[in-house]
Amino acid sequence: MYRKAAVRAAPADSGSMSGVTTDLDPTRVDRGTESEPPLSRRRERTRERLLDAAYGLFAEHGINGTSIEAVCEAAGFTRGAFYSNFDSKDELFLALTEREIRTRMRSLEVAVEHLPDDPVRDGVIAPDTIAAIVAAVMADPRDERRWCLMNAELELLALRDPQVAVRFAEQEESFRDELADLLTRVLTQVGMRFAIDPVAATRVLISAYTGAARDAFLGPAGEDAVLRAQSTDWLPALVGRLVEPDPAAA
Amino acid sequence: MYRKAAVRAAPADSGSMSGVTTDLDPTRVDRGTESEPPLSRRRERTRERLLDAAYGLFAEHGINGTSIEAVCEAAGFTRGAFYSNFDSKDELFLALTEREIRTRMRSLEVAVEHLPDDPVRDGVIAPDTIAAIVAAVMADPRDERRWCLMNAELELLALRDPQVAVRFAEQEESFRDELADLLTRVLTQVGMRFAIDPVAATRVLISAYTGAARDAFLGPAGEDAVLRAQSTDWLPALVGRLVEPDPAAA
DNA sequence: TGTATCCGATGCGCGAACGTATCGGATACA
DNA sequence: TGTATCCGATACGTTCGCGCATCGGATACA
Repeated sequence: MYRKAAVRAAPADSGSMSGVTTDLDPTRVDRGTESEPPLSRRRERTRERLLDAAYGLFAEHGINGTSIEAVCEAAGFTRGAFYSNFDSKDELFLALTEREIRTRMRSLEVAVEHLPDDPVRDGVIAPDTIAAIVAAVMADPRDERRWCLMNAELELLALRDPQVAVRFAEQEESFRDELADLLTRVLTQVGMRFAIDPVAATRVLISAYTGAARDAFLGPAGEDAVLRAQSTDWLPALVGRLVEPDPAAA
Repeated sequence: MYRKAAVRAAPADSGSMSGVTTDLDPTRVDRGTESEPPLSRRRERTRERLLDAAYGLFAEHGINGTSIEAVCEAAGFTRGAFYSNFDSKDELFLALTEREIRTRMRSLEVAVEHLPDDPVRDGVIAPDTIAAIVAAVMADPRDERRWCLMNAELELLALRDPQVAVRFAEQEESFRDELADLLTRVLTQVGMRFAIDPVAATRVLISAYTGAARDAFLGPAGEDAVLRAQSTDWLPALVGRLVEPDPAAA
């Protein structure tokens, strides 16, 4: 259990550090209705730094291939800091993926709000638009390769551990549903609709995009953009087959 | 280097290594034009047993999560046997995946030869037929869950190591091409064709099937069949969108 | 059946990583 | 300014897995 009640053996020093005044308490990160005691500033920053470091290392070497010590070193801490903040490597990983997925979901919500402002009027261009949206939403703006690896790692973990499987499945489902909504809305705006169940179609698109991204990253690094462009090339064609004119359109 | 030239600390015997008169010549598994010295019977069986054991363990706990010792124990050997047969865990894993992929390819070839005997005459039924073929070919007849996990593990490895990436990409490509051929042939028989590039369409189908299988295995074990059936449900619909009547058909 | 030659078993030392128990400095509040 | 509290650093002992060097039993041929 991290954050154990500090039962200390009262040292003799008592050196008082006038220190740099406040930094902590008043600025508690009050998280509305979070159950656990709110984290102090300091604490939250070290957590963040540990998570950042873990992101790179987990992506590059896998969960099992990364030692806790390596994470701490990369973050500029020692193991003591880690065990003070997390119970185990697994918990660290889950916290990390949750943070990343939250980011992803937020970008999707942003897309929902902002994209409809640009109504595409030509039905023919719809497939490319849809493909572009899928690509834009799926792609981690900052670091797609890492995201791809982390996701694969998470999938693997979920496939083995029923506990994380349910969480993973829920996340995927809500993401998928939201994306399906967005795409349906965009299609409606251009007088089209999915020719099959929208969620199923979204599922297909996600699978296709993910697979294409993976293939792209299998090639030599550096040509990522090029390869991905090529691989992504056939996505519009696929979208073209998944949509059809909406008879209910004006 | 496994199989090192037995440079034993030349004991007092000084028995002149009478040339390398080979020990198990007659039973050599002569593999036509394989480069390396053919393996003896005994050796090949222990290799096989090690691979079998590794299959289960790698699938369940991952490559990094599995110790060489665990593999040896599961196979009924000790580490000595392992190091006599393989250089490293990675090499073991690659040998394993190659064996499995060879199996998969063989089943695909069998499908190529045997399926055309059953010409489906009704065009409407084609989608289900295609979906069934995809499912039949993709599925490991014996142990689909394990295959799913192993494949994910292999992907991850390929994403990180350019060396295995090229091998992986080649394997995937040849598999995909062959499957595309098969599907195209079947479609032709029923007077249909892919509406988009056949290879692209096959790519989509593989992605979709793989994704569906993964989702199925995320649910509680035991209901595999049920869940998979549900998940697979929308595959025919997808196929229906990917094919169209062939104008060149009689 | 004898025997040279593999092949896998066994034993050992080493290093990495883990988890805990404890310490010292920094922080917030009186 | 004094002081209680928290947080991260440090220092252990332990366990695990690795890889090598060596040995004994099995195997195929003469």
